[in-house]
Amino acid sequence: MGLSEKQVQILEVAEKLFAENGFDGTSVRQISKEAGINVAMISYYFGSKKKMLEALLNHRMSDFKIQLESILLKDITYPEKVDEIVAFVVMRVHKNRRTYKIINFEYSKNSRSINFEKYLQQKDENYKVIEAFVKKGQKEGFFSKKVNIPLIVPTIMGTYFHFYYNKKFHTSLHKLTNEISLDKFVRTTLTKHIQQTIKALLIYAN
Amino acid sequence: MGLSEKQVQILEVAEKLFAENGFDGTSVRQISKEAGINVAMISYYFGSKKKMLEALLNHRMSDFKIQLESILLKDITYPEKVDEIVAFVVMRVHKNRRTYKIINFEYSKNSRSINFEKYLQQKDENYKVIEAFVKKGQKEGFFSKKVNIPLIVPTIMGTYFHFYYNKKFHTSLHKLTNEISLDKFVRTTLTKHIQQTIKALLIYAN
DNA sequence: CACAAAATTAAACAATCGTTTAAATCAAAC
DNA sequence: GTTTGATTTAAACGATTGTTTAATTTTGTG
Repeated sequence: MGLSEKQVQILEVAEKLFAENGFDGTSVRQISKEAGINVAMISYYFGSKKKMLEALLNHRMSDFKIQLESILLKDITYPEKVDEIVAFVVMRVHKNRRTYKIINFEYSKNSRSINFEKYLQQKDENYKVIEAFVKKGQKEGFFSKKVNIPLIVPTIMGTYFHFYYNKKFHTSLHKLTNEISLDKFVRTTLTKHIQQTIKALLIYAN
Repeated sequence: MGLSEKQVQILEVAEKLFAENGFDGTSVRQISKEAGINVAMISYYFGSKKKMLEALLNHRMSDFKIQLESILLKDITYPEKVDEIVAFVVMRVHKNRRTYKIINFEYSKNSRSINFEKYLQQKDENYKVIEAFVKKGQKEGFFSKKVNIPLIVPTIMGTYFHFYYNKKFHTSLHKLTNEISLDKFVRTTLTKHIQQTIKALLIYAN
């Protein structure tokens, strides 16, 4: 699974184009042109277009070690832990938004036989950490017991992505001009909104 | 903009295939085959593949009259109104999930020149109704003033879609087998989760 | 039935798709 | 300098893409 520098550089171009135009909307010739290589190099390096996508997914998912657990070990209050977890998840999906966008679309298909094992494994690990955290908080009386735990992460990530997919709409609503102010908006306003939401849900759900 | 029965039937096939395989992942020959018509009929009826998508979007968005306002006029408490609004929005996006999926992917592109006017107009109308409702509730002291109003709808719709896009993951987690139990899950469990979330946020946000 | 308009068809169009081939270039080892 | 293997190239492959053409069938009207 070791990727050469050149392969990583090609994958970054592919990631950008796949996220922008979709997997089917991107041709291998586009990728090769933008990456400054010959078309045949894609088959040479990855085998096929499909296998190139799988290489990208595995490459991006492999960085995702569970830093969550280190947050949970900190000596801070439960609301503070929620804040840190939300901020961590939001920044992580924001950083890898392009790959997640590709996953969202390809994984929701029935047909295509792309290998999503790494993605699902990571999803499973993350869920289990969150579940343990919430149940502990419930047992200690800090969190409401009426919360649907498996739907907490979808609310965090879903809010981010629905904002991201309608970015053009929201940038005009919030008067965000360039990419930098969008980054800042995510880091501050959007993160804060999700933190408020999840804290209110966990503590006051009825 | 009046569509014949045959045109509507073709659009329904196209909607299903576009949502399943993407716009670029679906060929006009697939659509024509599944709809039992000749390929040339698509150009004949709609002009082009792209214009067919636009016809679909306009067709689906035109049903979306603002039933929200009738909810707001009811003589019920604020939390009850939130419940009804959430249930209404969730059922609406669930019913039109295929079209929304296509929109999410196509609208988030920079390149393609598809007309999203009807979608954006509807989005704008809905936002203004929600905004007025929340501000009224804030003025009357029922809702927290620390809520980011433009991000409420993304939380509602985002939670639904992140669940929907990872449907395969969640159906195994919740042990949902067929399409019917998924429908039921959306109508009951998922709706309830989002209602809890939005109520907690609006009332207790800090 | 006759006529005109609408609907439908098979076939062809050029363009593009992902992939393969075989030759050419490069780099490293001896 | 020669050899060996990896890298890179241009060209070609057949298949499929969206769209158009021109002929045919169907439909409705007088």
